[in-house]
Amino acid sequence: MGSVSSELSLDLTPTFVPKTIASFLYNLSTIHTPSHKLSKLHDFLSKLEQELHKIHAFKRELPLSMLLLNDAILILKEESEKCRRESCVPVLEEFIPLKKEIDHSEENHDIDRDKNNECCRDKKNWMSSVQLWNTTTTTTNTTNDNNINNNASQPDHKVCSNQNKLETKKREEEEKSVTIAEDRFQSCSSNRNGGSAFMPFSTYSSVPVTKIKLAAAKDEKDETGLNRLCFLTPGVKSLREGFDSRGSRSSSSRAVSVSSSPPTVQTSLRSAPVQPQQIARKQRRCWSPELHRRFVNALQKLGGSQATPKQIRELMQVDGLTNDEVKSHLQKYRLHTRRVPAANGNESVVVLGGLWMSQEPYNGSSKGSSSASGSPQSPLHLATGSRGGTSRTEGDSMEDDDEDAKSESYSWKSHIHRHGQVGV
DNA sequence: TTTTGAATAT
DNA sequence: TATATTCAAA
Repeated sequence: MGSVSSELSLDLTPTFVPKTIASFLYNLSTIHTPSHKLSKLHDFLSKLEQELHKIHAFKRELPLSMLLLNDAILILKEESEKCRRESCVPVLEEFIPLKKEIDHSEENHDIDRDKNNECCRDKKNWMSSVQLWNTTTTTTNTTNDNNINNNASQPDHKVCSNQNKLETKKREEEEKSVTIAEDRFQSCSSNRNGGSAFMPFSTYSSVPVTKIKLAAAKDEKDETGLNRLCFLTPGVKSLREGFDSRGSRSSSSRAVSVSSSPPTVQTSLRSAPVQPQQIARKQRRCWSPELHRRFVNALQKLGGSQATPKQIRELMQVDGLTNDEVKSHLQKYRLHTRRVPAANGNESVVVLGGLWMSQEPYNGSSKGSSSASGSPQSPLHLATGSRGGTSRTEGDSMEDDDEDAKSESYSWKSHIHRHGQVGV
């Protein structure tokens, strides 16, 4: 509290701020009282130094500002030294912190270190407000998106940032080994934002909520989900538990997720405040022709569109493929296959079945497929007699033959096209 | 509780 | 457009 008020008083003090150092010096020269002169000088000097402290953390982003400030400080210090020599007023010593004396005898870059000693508290206070956005630049969430599978390096950053924050806090209270803290702070910050000083706050919590939900729901089938869980910060973890305990996706769960977003004042320290609803999306599953071929194959075996995503997935035996992905693809598939019927009425049946028609008499509508219900296995012996018995996996050599024969039909577009053309 | 299909979002 | 996510229902 006290510190704040003092800070405020510093900031609010109505003081003369010259446009340039030159003008300041000129004004100074008009003052004939040495003590007055000196006090003015030091007043301005201290302001400059404060400024320097403030931007010190950003010295990488504001190198020129640093340069200018250092320059100005140097000049003023010289001036002040000159002034002091002229006046030789010992009284002033009382007002001038000893540090200054030492300062001006030393080199410019040493200023920083001294400053750290004397004002680290102030700086940290100031920085604490900056950290709101500065530290949150920590994890580059985008990369998280990109490589969901191997994001080993990610958590490091995060841990680092958290640690850093905690450490900063500690230091703030204990005021010890300042320089070390400073180094750390700098190195971390430089690591973090590696160039871009200010990044969106939203990147802070890199833990995608949906992932969590997914992992929870999926019973850790998903290893990526598992990995993710390991790296959760406690706070977020507890959030996850909230999800877990609920399980269902009913509106209540939503409510919880929303309620977590408003910042809790008590824990306003650091991480808690913002839970960005912005969540990392799952990496897009690319349905390569091969994948689609398997999909269609599975669909065949299951007797067409009556097949459920789960069945299809199991039949496809593709590593890492999820039900959701299959479901999504199936949805698209159905959409495509259903689009034609509108064009040519009952022919749709033929067109629809086109995929399987060659092997199987298929009369029902795609959905109803009354025949299919009775004969999910019929396509098996027809399409791939040998395969039906052995329940072969994908490596089949004969599959290639099949593939060649009906490669066209694996693309719904093509087979639709073929029949559709005739119909229209 | 899990799975599904449709709707919606990205 | 293609895929992901959400939602409600089975």
